[in-house]
Amino acid sequence: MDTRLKPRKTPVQGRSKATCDAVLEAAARILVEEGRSALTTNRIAERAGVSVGSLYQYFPGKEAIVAELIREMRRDMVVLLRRAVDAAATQAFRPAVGTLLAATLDHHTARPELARALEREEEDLPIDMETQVLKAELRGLIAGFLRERGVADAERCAFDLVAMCHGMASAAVRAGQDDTEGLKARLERAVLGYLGRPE
Amino acid sequence: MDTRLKPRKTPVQGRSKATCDAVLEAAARILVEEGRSALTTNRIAERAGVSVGSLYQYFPGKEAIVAELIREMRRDMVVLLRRAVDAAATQAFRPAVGTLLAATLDHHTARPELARALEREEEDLPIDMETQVLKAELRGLIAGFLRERGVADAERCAFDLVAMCHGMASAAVRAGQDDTEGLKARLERAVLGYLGRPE
Amino acid sequence: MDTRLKPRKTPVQGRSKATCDAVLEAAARILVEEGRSALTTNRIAERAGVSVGSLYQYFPGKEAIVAELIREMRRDMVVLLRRAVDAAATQAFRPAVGTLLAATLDHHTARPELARALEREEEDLPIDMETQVLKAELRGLIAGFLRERGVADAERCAFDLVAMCHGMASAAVRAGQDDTEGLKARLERAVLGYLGRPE
Amino acid sequence: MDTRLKPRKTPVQGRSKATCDAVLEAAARILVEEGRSALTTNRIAERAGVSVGSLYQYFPGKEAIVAELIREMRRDMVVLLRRAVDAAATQAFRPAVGTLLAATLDHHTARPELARALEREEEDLPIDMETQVLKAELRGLIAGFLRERGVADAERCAFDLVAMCHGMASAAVRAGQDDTEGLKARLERAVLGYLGRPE
DNA sequence: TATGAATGAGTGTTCATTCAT
DNA sequence: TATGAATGAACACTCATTCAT
Repeated sequence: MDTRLKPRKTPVQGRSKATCDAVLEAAARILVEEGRSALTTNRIAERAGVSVGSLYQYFPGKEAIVAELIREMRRDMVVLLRRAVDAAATQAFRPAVGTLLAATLDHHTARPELARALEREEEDLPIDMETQVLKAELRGLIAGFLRERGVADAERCAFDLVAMCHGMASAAVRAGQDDTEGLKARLERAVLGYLGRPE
Repeated sequence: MDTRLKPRKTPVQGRSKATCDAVLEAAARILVEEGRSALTTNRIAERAGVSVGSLYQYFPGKEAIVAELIREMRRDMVVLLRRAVDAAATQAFRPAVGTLLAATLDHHTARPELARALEREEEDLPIDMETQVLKAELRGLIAGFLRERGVADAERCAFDLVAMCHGMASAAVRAGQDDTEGLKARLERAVLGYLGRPE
Repeated sequence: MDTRLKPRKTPVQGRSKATCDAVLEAAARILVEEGRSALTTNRIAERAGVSVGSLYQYFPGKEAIVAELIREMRRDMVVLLRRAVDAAATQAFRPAVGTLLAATLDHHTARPELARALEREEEDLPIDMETQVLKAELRGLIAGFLRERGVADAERCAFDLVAMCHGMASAAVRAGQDDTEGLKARLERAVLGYLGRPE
Repeated sequence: MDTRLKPRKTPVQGRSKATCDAVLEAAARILVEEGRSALTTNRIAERAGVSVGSLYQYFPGKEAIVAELIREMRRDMVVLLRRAVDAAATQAFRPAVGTLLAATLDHHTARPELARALEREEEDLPIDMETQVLKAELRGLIAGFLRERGVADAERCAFDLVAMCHGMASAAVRAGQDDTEGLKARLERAVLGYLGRPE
C-alpha cells in the first residue's frame, strides 16, 4: 500500500530529475495559489510544462506527489530542528527555546501557505511509514531537549507544544499575519508559560 | 455568492424541517464515518432517506449543506460560550478560565470527530458572512472576558488562545486521546502560562 | 468479485428497462459491426442514445455489460436446448440428434456473429458463477441425453461434441458461409461419426 | 496496409537477429503468462531486455509482432504437416490419419497455451497475405491427402476437419486437460467418423 | 544504432446537478 | 412537492509511438 505513495523512480540526474522536480514544484504552487480542488493531474502537468504521461512516469498517482511534498517538508524540518537542538545545547533555557522556535518558524517562514496546505493534506492521506518516522523524530528531538532540561513527562509536553505551535502558526498564516517576529515572541510566551518557566 | 452557501428555505416546521434535518444529519454522519471523499450528494440523500431532488429543494448545492453544519456548530459554540462567560463573571480568574475551557471542550466532547471534520471543511469553503460574524463573536466573548480581567491586548490574546486550544484539542482528537479531563488540565496550564498568570 | 460482472440494478419497468436494454443492444451491435476494439463505454452510450452516466447507473463497468450479454445468450441456449431434449425424448437416435443440433444452430442462426463474438469475449472474462452454472447445465443436458441412449462416458462425449460443434460452427460463420442446412448435415455426420453410430 | 503487419527488417544474423527474436519470445511469454491485456510494447521491450526504441526499429508496431508470431506458428505447422503428409503417403488410411493428427497435435503440444492465444489473436487481426497463404496451404495439404484417398468434396472436408480439431483441442487446453494421447484418440474417432470410415 | 524520456489522445469512471414524471 | 433517471463535464490514468541524445 505504501508504494502508492512513493515515487516510481527517483532519478538522480539529467532531464528526469528536472521533470520530477517540475512536477513537485507545480503541485506545490497549485496547492498554494489555486487551492486543493485545482490540484488535478492534468493541471499539475500543465503547470509543470510537462505531459501527463511524464508525470505518471515518476509518480504512481496524484497522492504520491503530495506525499512526496510532505516528506520533503518533514525532512527539511528534521534537518533544521536537529541543527537547532545542537545549537541550543549550550544555551540557557530561555534562549534555547527561542532557538528551537526560530527553527520551527524558519520553515513556516519560507513558504507559509505551502506548509499549511501540506499539513492539511497530510490529514487526508494514509500516513506512509517514512513520514511517520520523520514526525516521530521531530517530536523525539523536542522531547530529548526537554528531558535534558529536567522537564517532567517530556513526551507529552513535546506533543502538546508541537500542537500548540502548529495551531498558532496556522491561524496566523491563515489570518494573513506576516509579523514573524511578533509571532515568535508570542509563541515563546506560550511555550514557556506551558512549561511553567516564564521567568 | 453568499446564497450558494445558504439553505434555499429554512422551514421552521413540519415535514420540510424533518427532511432538512435528515439531510444535515446524514451529511454529518458521513463526514465522520465515511470520510470527506464519501460526501457526495447522492450518498447524503441516500443516508437521509430522501431523494436527491428533495435535497436540492432545500439546499442549492453540496457546499451549502456543509456550510450550514458549520454554522450550526458555531452557533452552538456561541451559546455555550456566552453562558460560560456569564457564569465566569463572578468567579476568580483561575476557575473562570476553567469554566470557559470547559465550555469550549464541551463542544468538542459531544462529537469530537465531527467538530474536527467541520473545522477542516471550513478552511476550504469561502467564508460566508454569518460564519464570519459568529467566529468574531466567539473571539469577542473571550476578548471581553480578558479585558474585564485587565489583560492587555485582549483581542490578540483571544486570537492566540483560540488557535492554541484548537491546535491542541485537534491533535488530541486526531491521536485518539479521549482523556478530556487531562486535556483540559493541560490546556489550562497552557492558557494561564500564556497569560503569564500561572499562580 | 462477482459484483463487477453483475448489473447494478435490474429494473423491471419503464424508462429504466429501456435504457438498460438500449445499452445491451448497442454493445451487441458494436461488437458485431465495429469489433471488440471499438467497444468503449463512450461508444456504447453513444450508440445507445444515452449518456455515459446512465450506462454506469445500470452497469458497474464495461465488463458487466459483456457479461450480461453472455448470460443472456447462455440462458437462451439452455431454454432452446431443454426444449429440444424434451422433443427428442420420443424420437429415434438419428432424428433426435438432428433435433438437438437444430436447436444449437438455431441460436447461431439468429445472430451468428454476435454468438461468435460473445464466445470469444467469454474467454477473456473471469467466469462468473451464473455463466458457469449455465454452461454446466448445457453440457448436462447433452450428457443426460447421451446417457439415456446408452452412450458410454457421456460426460466426456458431451464435452467433445460441444467443442466440435462450436469449432465447426465458428469457422463456418467466420468464413461467411450461410448454408445452415448444409452445416447442419455436416455436423450431424461428425457427431454420429464421433459417437460411432453412423447408421 | 500489409506493411503494418510485417517486420521492418528481417535480419538474418548477428545482434539484430537476437534482438528481433528476444522481442518475439518476450511477446509470446507475456501472452501466455500474463495475458493479452499485459501485452504492451513497453512490457515487451522490458521482458526482452531491450529498449522500446529498439523494438520499434524492428517492428512497425505491436500488431506486427503478434502477426509475426502467428506467421511463425503457421510456418511451423506447414513444415510439420508437409512432413507428415509425406510420411503418410505409404500408410494405410487409418494410420495415415493418425500420422496427420499427431503432427497437428505436436504443434499444440509444444506450447499449447501459446498456440491457443495466437489463434485467438489471429481473429482480431486483419489477415495479412502471407498468413492467408499459409493457412490455405495447410488446408491444401489435408485436402490433397483426402483427395488422394478418394474422399469426395475434399476441400470442404479439410475445412471441417481443421475446424473440428481446432475446436476440440482448444477446449481441451482451456479445460486444462493434458492427456494428449487421449485427446488424439478422441480426435481420431471424430475424424474417422466424420469421414464415414470408422472401420 | 540504441536508448528511454516524453508525448497526448483516448479510456473508464464519478458525481454535482437538472428536470420530466 | 417528491422522485430518481438522466446528464455530461471533468478526472485519474494508460499506452502506442516518437525523437533528442
